[in-house]
Order: sequence, then C-alpha cells, then structure tokens
Amino acid sequence: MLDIRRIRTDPDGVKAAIARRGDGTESLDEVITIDARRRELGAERDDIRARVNALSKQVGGLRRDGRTDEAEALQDESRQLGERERELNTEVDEIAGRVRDILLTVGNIPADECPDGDSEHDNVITRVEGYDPDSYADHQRVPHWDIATELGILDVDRAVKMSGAMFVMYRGMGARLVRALIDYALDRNRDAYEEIRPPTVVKTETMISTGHLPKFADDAYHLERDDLWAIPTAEVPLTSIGRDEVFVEAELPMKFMAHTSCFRREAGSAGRDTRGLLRVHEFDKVELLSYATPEQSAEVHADILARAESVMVELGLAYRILDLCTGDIGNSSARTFDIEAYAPGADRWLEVSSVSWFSDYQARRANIRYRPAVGKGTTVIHTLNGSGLAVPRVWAALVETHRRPDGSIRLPEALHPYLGGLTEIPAPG
RNA sequence: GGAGACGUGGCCGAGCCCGGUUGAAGGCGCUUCCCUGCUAAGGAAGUAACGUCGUAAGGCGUUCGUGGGUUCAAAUCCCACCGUCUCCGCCA
Repeated sequence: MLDIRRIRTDPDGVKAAIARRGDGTESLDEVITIDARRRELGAERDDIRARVNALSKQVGGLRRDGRTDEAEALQDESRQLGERERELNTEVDEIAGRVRDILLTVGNIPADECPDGDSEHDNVITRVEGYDPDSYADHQRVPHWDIATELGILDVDRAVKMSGAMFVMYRGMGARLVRALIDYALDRNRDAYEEIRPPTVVKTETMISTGHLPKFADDAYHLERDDLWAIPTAEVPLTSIGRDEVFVEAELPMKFMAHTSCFRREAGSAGRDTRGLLRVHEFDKVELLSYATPEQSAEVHADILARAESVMVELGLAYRILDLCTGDIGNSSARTFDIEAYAPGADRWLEVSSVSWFSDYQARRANIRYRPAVGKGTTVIHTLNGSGLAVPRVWAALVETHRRPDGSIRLPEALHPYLGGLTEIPAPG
C-alpha cells in the first residue's frame, strides 16, 4: 500500500510512477479528492468532539457541586453536538474505508532503476550462465515428462485421478529427489536464515498483507466454510510474522526461510504449460524472506539473489537472470530479478526464482515497523523475498540436464548428502 | 464442541462492583543528568502509538482485545465476536 501522505504531497510523481507500470491513474485522482474531503470532515468532527469532551467535564463538575440545572443545560447542548458528530463520523468512516479499498488495489511504485517496459518481452536479460545451446546432446533433449515415465519417478495420471489436472505425484526416486532438494536448500541458507515451519492455510488479513488480496483472489484457493486461504507461497505467512509489531533497529535485518507447499489456482492459464511439471497447482518451495531497514534493503536483495543463484551453480544448471521491467514486476514489488533455469529437454527457460524488493509496500499493509536507533517515532520496514529453491521446475531442469546416454540421471554432488549416498537415478530396465 | 476465569501502556500490575478531576496509580525496564577510584547501590528528570492542523513550539482527536450499543460523559455498564488459561469431550 502506498503512503497516502506521499500521494498527497507528490501526486504527479506518484501518478507518473504508477503509469510506468502501465496501470491507470484514475483511482489515484479519486483518492486524492476524497482524502481531502475526509480530512476536512475529520477536522470538523474532531472539533465537535473537543467541545463535547469539554462540556462533559463541566457537567461532571457541576453535578458534583449540586448545580443540576446548569448541568442539564450543558447536557442539552452536548446532545445536539452529538448528533452532528455522529453524522460526520459515519461519513468520515465511509470515506476512509473507500480510500483504503482503493489503495489496496494500487500497485507499488517501481524502483527508479527498474527498466521501463510493457510486458515480459521488455524484461532485461542481465546475465546468462552456463548456457551453450550447442552443448546439449540428444540424450539431454528428452523432456522430463518422458524421462519421468521411463524411470517411473513421476505419476501425473494418478495425481489427476485423485485431484484433477495440473496436480502431480512424485514416486520413488522422484519423491526422494524432492525431499533432497528441500533439505539441501534449507541447509544451504541456514547460516543466515532462521528456519520456520508456518501454517499453510491463513486468514484473509494475512493474504492482504502481501498484496495477494483483494486484487488476485482468483489465483488462490479459498476454503469458504472457514474463510481461510491456502498460501500461494511461504512469503504470505512469513511476511505476517511481524504484523502489527514494532522492532528495534538493532534486530534488523531479520531473515526467515521456510519450506512449504504452495497452492495456486493458475486461473487464466488453463491449457498453457500443461506438460509435466511446467505449471502445477501444488508444489514445494523453500522461500527466503527478510525484514530490513530501507538502508539495508539493497544489500539484502543482493544476498537473496546470490543465494538463489548459487543453487543453480551447485546443481549444475544453466540459468539466466532477468531484470523485470515495470510492466512485468508483481503488483507489490518495486524491483524484481527472476532466475530462469534452462531445461534442455523441454527446450525452455523456466522461472525458478523471483527475488523481489517490496520497499515498504507490504509492510505498510501489514503494519510492520521499527524504531530507528536515533530519533523518535517509528518507520515502516522493508520486506524482501525470493525463492531459495522452487522444486518442480528445478527438478525438471535437473533431470533433463543430467540425463546420461543410457537414460540414467546423474545427481549433482551437492545433493549426495541428502540421498543417503546415492549418486544417480539408475537407468531404466 | 461444552463449562468457567481472564484480555489495561515496552513488560508486570492497580483501577472495573459504586461511569466524570485516570492516557490511566505503583513497580520493572529504558534514556539523560547528579553522586561515586571502577562497578554496584543511591538521587533527579524524562519515557506510547496513530490521525490531523502547524515552519516549529504545540493544539485537537483516537486508542485500556475487536466491533457495536447505552450516556452529556465509558477502561469502567450492556451485546456480539476474537483470543488466552483451566476443567470436560474428541483426536494425529
């Protein structure tokens, strides 16, 4: 959520920033108008309240002194004021709610450095690592869904039977590889990130804090009976750890990581990327998340990106890093780098990590603040997060990349400690 | 799910029966200063957040779990909800 005061003091600057996203700015105009009205009416209401408070005090004194007649006169006056106060209050509340509703749908202001652009086609590829299109042999040009069938490590048909399209079920070594990837990713980051195992079903308020609601309700699973939401990412519960709390600067940056299942309805993408693990409704992910001061945020952003990147290196995958343009970054984000792993069998770049700096956008929604070491008052913190490792697509790229001519899969050394000494998924037969 | 008790400031804790001078006693913690070879102990002062107006000093408003209600006036009375604890039930 944007700071209403910033919108007030620099309306043109804010509108220009939102326009960079390709979003309309009409709602901002409306906010500016009704916010002015809100303050006007609010001031009037507060003046009346001040009068009522003063009168009530006088009434108390008069009654103590037994001057009942005088007290009753003042009570009458106060009663009259009360009616007007109620009217004003109702109106102010209404407008304030309206302001909030609108602000909840306005996206974050992109960072100055965020490249301009309309869509994913304008994202800037900042780096490509380990990728040589001519280096892949025929045995690596087999898509993971075929490999998986051959090795019996992924069973899509059975998952579809029990849960429907775009659900998957790992089997045998496939399932074990999932577990190894998760453990590896957690251990890889435990030097700096506290491991959390949060709830995966959360309240509406928790989804609003990250920006997943109200705008993107269609993308999430909703348990209507209990009004709870299945999290699309651990970012959701992790961001709310500090909701409505005030930290001291010395505690920052705070760093959390969590492995959770992630649930996505993928509304609007029916029929797209449906093969194998390209896009699924439920998947495992290790997420890294940090609360930081504004000054710390750049360094933390770089840290998360470096950690996500090192996973690609250690797993022996080719990857590239994208600097997402203003038209493609998420609604809550001010700057996002994506990591895409190359899957030679599917011959596609798969988004495996999205590393974002949300500035104070989420923290203002969640009301997470800190007390600066010097000076008075509180400041809204910054939140940052990124996937430490998103399982399905890494699993896919890994299986395709490390397939040997005989059909076996070489498992990278980094995973060996998590596989009980196994170093490969044996060839079929 | 049933019954009972409770929810006050950074923390502990009074106030609630009997509404007004209580933004809230007292204590702890924290900050500054004084005293003091050092430390400890002791003394003094200060110490909430948010909104709004103001260049500022400061003014006004809101906040005693949340939301409603009664009243001239609510931490205090009434209702609903949420949460915590205890007992019972159920249970991986």
